[in-house]
Amino acid sequence: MPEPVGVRQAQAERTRSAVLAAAAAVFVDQGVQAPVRDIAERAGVGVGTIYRNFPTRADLVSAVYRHQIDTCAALSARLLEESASPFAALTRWVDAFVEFLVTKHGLGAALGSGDPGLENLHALMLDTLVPACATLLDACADAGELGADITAYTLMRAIGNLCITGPDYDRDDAKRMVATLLAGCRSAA
Amino acid sequence: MPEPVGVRQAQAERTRSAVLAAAAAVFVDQGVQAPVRDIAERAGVGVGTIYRNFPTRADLVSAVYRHQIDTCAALSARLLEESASPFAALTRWVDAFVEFLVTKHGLGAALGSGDPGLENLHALMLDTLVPACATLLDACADAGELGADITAYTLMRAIGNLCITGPDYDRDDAKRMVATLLAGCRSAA
Amino acid sequence: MPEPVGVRQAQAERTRSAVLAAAAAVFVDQGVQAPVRDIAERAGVGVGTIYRNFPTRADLVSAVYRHQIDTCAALSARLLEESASPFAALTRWVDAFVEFLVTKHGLGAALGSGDPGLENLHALMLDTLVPACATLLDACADAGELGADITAYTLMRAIGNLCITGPDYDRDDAKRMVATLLAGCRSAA
Amino acid sequence: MPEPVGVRQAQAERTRSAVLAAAAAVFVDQGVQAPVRDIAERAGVGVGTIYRNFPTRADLVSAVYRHQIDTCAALSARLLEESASPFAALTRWVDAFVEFLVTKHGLGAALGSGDPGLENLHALMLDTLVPACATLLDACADAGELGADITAYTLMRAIGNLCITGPDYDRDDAKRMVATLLAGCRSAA
DNA sequence: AATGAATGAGCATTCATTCAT
DNA sequence: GATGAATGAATGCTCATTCAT
Repeated sequence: MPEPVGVRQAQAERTRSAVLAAAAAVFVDQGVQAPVRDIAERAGVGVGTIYRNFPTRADLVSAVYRHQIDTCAALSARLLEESASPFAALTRWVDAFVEFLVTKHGLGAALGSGDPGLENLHALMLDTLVPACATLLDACADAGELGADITAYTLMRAIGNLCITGPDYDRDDAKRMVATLLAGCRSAA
Repeated sequence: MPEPVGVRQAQAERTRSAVLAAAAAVFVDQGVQAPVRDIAERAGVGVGTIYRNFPTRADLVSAVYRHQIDTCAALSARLLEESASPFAALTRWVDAFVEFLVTKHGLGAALGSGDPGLENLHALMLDTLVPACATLLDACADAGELGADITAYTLMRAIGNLCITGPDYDRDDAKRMVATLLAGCRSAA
Repeated sequence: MPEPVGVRQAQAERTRSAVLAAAAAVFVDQGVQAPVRDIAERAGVGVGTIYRNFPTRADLVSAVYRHQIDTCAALSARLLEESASPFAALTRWVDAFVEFLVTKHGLGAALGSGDPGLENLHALMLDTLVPACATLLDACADAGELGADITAYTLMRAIGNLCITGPDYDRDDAKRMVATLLAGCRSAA
Repeated sequence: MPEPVGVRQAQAERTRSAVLAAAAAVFVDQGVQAPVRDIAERAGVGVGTIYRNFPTRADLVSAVYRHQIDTCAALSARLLEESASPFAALTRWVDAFVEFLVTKHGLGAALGSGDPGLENLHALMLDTLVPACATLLDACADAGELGADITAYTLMRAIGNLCITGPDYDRDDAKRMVATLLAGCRSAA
């Protein structure tokens, strides 16, 4: 048995991945408040395993979305280079952010809920997306395309809220309202 | 005994008011999904009394907010007369709507939740506020102050979402974002 | 005011009758375990009135069926005279008893439930119908048409049980089974 | 740890058995509609455990009686071989069925209640006992010992009803009445 | 006598969380 | 590390019963 620990670690990692995949799927179906048991069942593991890997629900939610959040955050730099203007970059970045939110049923609502159990997720967004967004906003402000009175956090929170969809307010409505909000930001310049 | 029935009715009305007051207070603390028991306890009545007066939770939530909703709806006509322009009227009306929402912790979230148990409340908003808002939007469109592609319902839903406040996104933030959204609507003209 | 008390008594009697009529109707629809409020509502009185007139549910159930029970009891003597044989009289009397039971949804089940709250009803049946049935049984025994080992109470209880109908065991089934039981009684002669 | 899973399964099985035993005991005392809490308390488990093992009340009731029902059903074939005549076999089988019923307080009433929550139990009886009884009835009919107009279901329902015992109508009464009913069936031949 | 508002015990059911194996 | 059986607090809701008017 050359590397028994490594084998075990690999197995543990696989378990962790299975849980994340299952959680992501269940979150789409039932929202981030889905029963833990449903996730465990879908992942083919026991509920205890979920609690071991993700002590709180926020840990799980954060982990599920971390990759996408990181990708989204990294996008800002590239868009700033590629786009004709800072505001164009901001617009495209927001599009990506909205696309992320509206495909996660209940995520917007979860972020807006103020649920103390979701602090980690909140912190994650704060630490990665807010700086990315701030960079774009600063660039816009420097270019005179945007008033300076809007913080990245507030804007993202507002966008998150606008992406809380429902039966009579769907993804397209959300996207349109976010676009309108951005237009409002620009007109303040 | 001149009006024995009147006495009883008066007592019942007082009870009903106590329940409404308690519910309003509890809703602020815990949101509209607060346990019925908590409301009953705060009102100093049994749970049965709550169910007698308000068979469903939506009945209670609707009753708690009906007066303010009606007042808000009635405001639109007056503002349209008094204001310098339709858009100014819309702005002031939205201010009042926002003021209503941000003082009701969790109401925005409740409206956005799509909870089937809150259909009545949803319907109440639809029936009274949406027409009021639509009147203002039409006037704005006629005056060329607004693009015609935004429905009253979508706008109100978006405003409702923007008013979901939290620890780092307070009433002032919400008001600012709503104002920005309105600015965006105008710029579409 | 010659007879103010009489007037009041008459009114009280009318109320009592209204409750009885309503209870009878509700019992047919929902069975004898129907909520008190439903009966009160149908009678157009307050629940307190029901409790005043019929302190226990059994009081109400008994009162509702007393008339029919008395009629049924009185029938035995007449049938004994009119019928060709004591057993023929018994058969016809049982038919009447069954007819009474199967039209009262849930009455058979109530009688068989052993519910201590229905003691009064039980006693009423015991005091009026059992003697009537016993008379018939005795006559049959004297005529050699029946074995002597069946008591009136047991027979009636059995008949009552056989009349507990349901989705796949309807009135006709009940009647057939009662007839078969009687045939069994006779064959024991 | 040779069979860690087996240990857990064994423990779970013991819990399940404890619940079944407790339920059987409580059913005797209070009938099959007894509160779940009472069963849980008697079994020394939490209510959740009951729901885990028996999601619906009918599942629990069915499980409690399944073994005896199966045994009873299997009995018919053997009796048919061993008995002198089909009717003798039927008689002995019915004796066994009655013995089963009268020791389960409230089971007869439950079967007769038409309670939609007990459909499973109803179906269990239908699927196992009715065919067993039908076999016996057919044999009797072929032997000319019985009229053909009685279905197995109706007969068993009637027997079930006759076995609803109470303070003044005990097991012996029930047995006697069932015997009488059978005698009536035979006399129809 | 009649009313019916109010009470609250009682029950079913869900689900987050723990912990022995 | 993984399991999942067990727990029980939490909550919605019903309805018999009381009692002030």
